[in-house]
Amino acid sequence: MSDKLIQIIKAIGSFTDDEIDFFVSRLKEQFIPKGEHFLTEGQVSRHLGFIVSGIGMHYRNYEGVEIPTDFTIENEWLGYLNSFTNKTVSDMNIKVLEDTQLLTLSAEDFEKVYLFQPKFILLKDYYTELSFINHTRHTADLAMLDAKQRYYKFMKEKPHLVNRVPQYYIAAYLGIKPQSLSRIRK
Amino acid sequence: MSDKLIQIIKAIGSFTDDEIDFFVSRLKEQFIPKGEHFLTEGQVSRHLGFIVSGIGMHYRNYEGVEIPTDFTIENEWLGYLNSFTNKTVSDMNIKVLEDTQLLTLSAEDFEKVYLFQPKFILLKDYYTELSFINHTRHTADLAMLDAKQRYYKFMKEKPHLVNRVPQYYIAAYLGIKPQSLSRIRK
DNA sequence: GTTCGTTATTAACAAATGTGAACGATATTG
DNA sequence: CAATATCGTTCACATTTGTTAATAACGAAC
Repeated sequence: MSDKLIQIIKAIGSFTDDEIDFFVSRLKEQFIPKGEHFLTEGQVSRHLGFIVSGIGMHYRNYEGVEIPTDFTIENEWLGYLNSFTNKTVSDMNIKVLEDTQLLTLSAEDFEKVYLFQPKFILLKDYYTELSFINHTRHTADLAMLDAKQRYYKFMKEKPHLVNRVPQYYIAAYLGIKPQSLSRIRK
Repeated sequence: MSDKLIQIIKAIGSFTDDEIDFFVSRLKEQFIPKGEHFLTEGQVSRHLGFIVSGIGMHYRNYEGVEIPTDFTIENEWLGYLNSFTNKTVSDMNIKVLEDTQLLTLSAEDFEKVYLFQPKFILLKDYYTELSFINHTRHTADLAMLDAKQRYYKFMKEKPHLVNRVPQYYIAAYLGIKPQSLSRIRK
């Protein structure tokens, strides 16, 4: 179940088998049914989750409207690293769009992992940067492209999401109305 | 010159006077004339700069068009923390919109500061989170609001930028054409 | 102060996107 | 399986935003 995870960790930094065992042994399985939240705004994020199966959505609750900022699938980490790292109250929400199976790591266990081998901070920094870059790219797309171009780019870059994420969430992610997205698709 | 900086550092974490002296003594003065770059994409960011006077702009070069993602003024830090922290090649640019006076800290000196007192990592984490939150808010604005609402919000939240940043950059930041911004202002 | 390049404004028109409402399709529940 | 709610599509029309081009305002350099 954690094979793929191990492979990914090894790709990010050079860790010994012992170090990886130490990390993996701290993971716990968690199941989240479709539609339920992994993190709700106002909470402090105390866990990260590696997605074994399923799909998660980060979103900002904007005057009652859910604006997705990120979609996360199998073999990616689900979580809000800023809140997790700094123990700050989250201003974001994370919920799953399908029944989702996770391998979770608690903040306390990450501390232990980090004390055992400080190099593991690399993982956090790597994902923090990745997330930041993805966000600023998406922001530039919203500022620069029209609705049609945004949707084409979405289809091209995230084809695996087109049929897994409800259209009204894709529309909200792209900053357009569902009706306009329908028109573009036609 | 660094009074305000010291005050800000103290507000973020509890540091002793000795620790703050150690930090501040590593700062160097740097002047950047209007229009020049502090960081260019393709480079690794080796310095952070605390703005004593002037104004900086982070932007993404999008097929030749400059899309601002952030404006930074006096008493704020100028820099791309991801690239600085992880020594990765930057995909962002930073330039100044006015003659700008900085207090800079090199990556090597930050290492020294951090080894002297690991608590200083708090500063990095604090600013990383702040920057991320600002970005996702802006992204949600772009996805959710129309041009007029975006400009009103910009005026309300960043009145100090309205007359310091050229309109065509404000327009690009808000994802609208300069002509449309003129129309809205009228 | 004049000149020149840059930035901001204005207008008419074209194109894109939003709105509201109706209908169909699909999924969920009992 | 039927009933119900949710989601996706379509259309006509309103509104917003982009486009092109001309002009005005501004600022920097001489």
